[in-house]
Amino acid sequence: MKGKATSFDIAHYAGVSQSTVSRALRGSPLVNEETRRKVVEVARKLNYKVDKNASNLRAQQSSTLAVLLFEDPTSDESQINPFFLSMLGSITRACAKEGYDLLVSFQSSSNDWHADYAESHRADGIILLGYGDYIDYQAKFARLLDTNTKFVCWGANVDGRPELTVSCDNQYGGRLVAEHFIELGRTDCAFIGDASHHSPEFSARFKGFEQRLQDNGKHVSERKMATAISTEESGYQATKSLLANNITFNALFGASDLIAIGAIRALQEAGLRVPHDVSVVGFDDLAVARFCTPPLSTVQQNTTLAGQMLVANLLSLIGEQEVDLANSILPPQLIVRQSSR
Amino acid sequence: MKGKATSFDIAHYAGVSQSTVSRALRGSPLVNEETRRKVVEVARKLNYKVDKNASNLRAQQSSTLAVLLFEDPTSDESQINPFFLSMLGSITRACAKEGYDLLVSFQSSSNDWHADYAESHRADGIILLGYGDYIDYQAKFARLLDTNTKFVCWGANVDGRPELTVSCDNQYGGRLVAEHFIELGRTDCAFIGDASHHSPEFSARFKGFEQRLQDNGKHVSERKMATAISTEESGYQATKSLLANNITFNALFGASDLIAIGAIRALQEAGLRVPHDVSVVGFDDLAVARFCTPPLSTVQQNTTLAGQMLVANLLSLIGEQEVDLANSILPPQLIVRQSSR
DNA sequence: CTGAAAGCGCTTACAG
DNA sequence: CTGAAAGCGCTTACAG
Repeated sequence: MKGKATSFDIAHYAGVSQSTVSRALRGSPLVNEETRRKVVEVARKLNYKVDKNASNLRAQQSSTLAVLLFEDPTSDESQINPFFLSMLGSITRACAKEGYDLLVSFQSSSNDWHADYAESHRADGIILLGYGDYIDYQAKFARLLDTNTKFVCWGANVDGRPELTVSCDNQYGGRLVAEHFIELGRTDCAFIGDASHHSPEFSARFKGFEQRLQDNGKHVSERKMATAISTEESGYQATKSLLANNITFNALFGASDLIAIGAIRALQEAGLRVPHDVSVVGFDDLAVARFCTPPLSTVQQNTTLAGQMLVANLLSLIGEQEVDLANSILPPQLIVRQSSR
Repeated sequence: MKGKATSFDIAHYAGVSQSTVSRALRGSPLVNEETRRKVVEVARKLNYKVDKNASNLRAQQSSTLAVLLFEDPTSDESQINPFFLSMLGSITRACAKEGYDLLVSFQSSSNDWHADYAESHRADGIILLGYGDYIDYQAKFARLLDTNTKFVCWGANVDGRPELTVSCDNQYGGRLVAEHFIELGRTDCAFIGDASHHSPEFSARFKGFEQRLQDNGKHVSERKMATAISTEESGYQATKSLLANNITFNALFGASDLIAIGAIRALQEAGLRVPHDVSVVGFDDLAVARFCTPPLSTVQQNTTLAGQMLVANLLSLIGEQEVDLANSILPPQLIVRQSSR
């Protein structure tokens, strides 16, 4: 036999028809147990593997999901936010468990937008990940909905379609941070992030934070807020600009760990001690958080669970089944380390 | 039109044959420029996308690569070594640039070994990544070679097939660390890692380290070596065991950054100051290295270049072309931070 | 339970 | 430069 074995080769050697080979290998209940055993053995001997291109073409499905990782266009190319890498890990695992393959793609600019993973039948559905600009997202969502592509999205809401989103309860996470600062007696707070509608996750975190402070008769002065994207450098610069304007505060909430880490660097360079002069809390609980100086207090998002929910919900969507909405908003958890007290 | 448009639909509306549509869309030089324009326009209007399953089946190739990430079975499931995540990022980018899709899979146990990505025509070639056990690897290599699967491997050599490997010059990296310690006057060295043939990368690092010390009339006493896999916890435990036996040293080389970070924790817990009492150097230059306490000196591997070379070499293999051997061993670079002096 | 046959949507000789 | 036709390797009605 030259080249790879086909189902016809197996049929030949097993003394059955090609249709029976196909049924036997796919576990059809129609096939006699004896026959199946024979087929499976021949297949193993000839090292036969079903050609996925052929079966996918015929069955009109791909048993493949695609994950698109949007990178903030303003962040530098080389460093992907570890948070999403961690999500990627758990998504990969969840896919494997469900028998799906996973295509991965980074979307750095808007022009190489790969909605066509689905349209070209390479994937049955798409998972969207990233701290992108929310406004940009809406156009992409429209395109996906338009082509009837199955997709789920991390973090950002699709108008009127809650079943398409899995997210952390960002607002509750923000409340936890405020509560922590209140307990510490540190209510002169700064916020570094982007509380605008461009970043729905960051602004939800801010909203919860601000609300909890207001419950306590406090609030974040607009002067003590600085915009940053989710990078160490951006957090550093934003904090520096605050300090350069002689803005003072005794607590700082970074909308992500990378931002908080950059903020700590800016504070320390300015001669301020963390947590003695300023308590700092981040958001994400990256692996680095434990190893910072000082170790960073933060709000942990459960990426394992998040990945599992994204995959589970996407498969529900593909299978036209009910999505588990109740578990699609994941509760975050405050982790107190040495950067706040 | 119901469902997705096919090339026949495009042919119909463009007033040409289906073969011409296929040629036009694939950029065949055979087709008239005028005709092509017409076809392309109709295709765009109908939102037509070539069905990858069909074209792959027919053309007998998939324009897809697969990356298999082997995890050390002894490491805990949730945390993937950030070094490989970073490699994954650069591989993804390199694939996209070459017009290939990327399938990703984590191989945690030996039984879900996905060599069949290639056999089932889902991928044209495979990239192997991970700090696995070298002995285990050999069996996998044999299987891949046996089925004539195209693959490249990071780090581990395939006997007599240098074209299948891309790696960092680990031995040279080890030399750099020894040289650094010698310059600091710290030659009472400990090594934490696995210098056995189970971990060819770690043992190459050790070999270069030891050689350079010997050039200087020194060496690493076997008592001052402790075995560890590439996790923080393992580095911590290994270092603790050394200290528990009252082994002393004034410099420590961790075979990876995670190991070195764990070692620092063990040293600090034992009341030793880094770098005052012990200089510590790691290997990899993870993103965390900069944020450690103290910031970790390390040997940087260029993951961007590594990913590019892996993809480039694999494509050469697939295209039956000469592999660029000269650039397949990447020079590492010593990064001195505060953990050594 | 099994087989013969159609067909998924393309690419690519072959003939003009 | 273009078209008619074969065929990639499967899955799945259809008939028995």
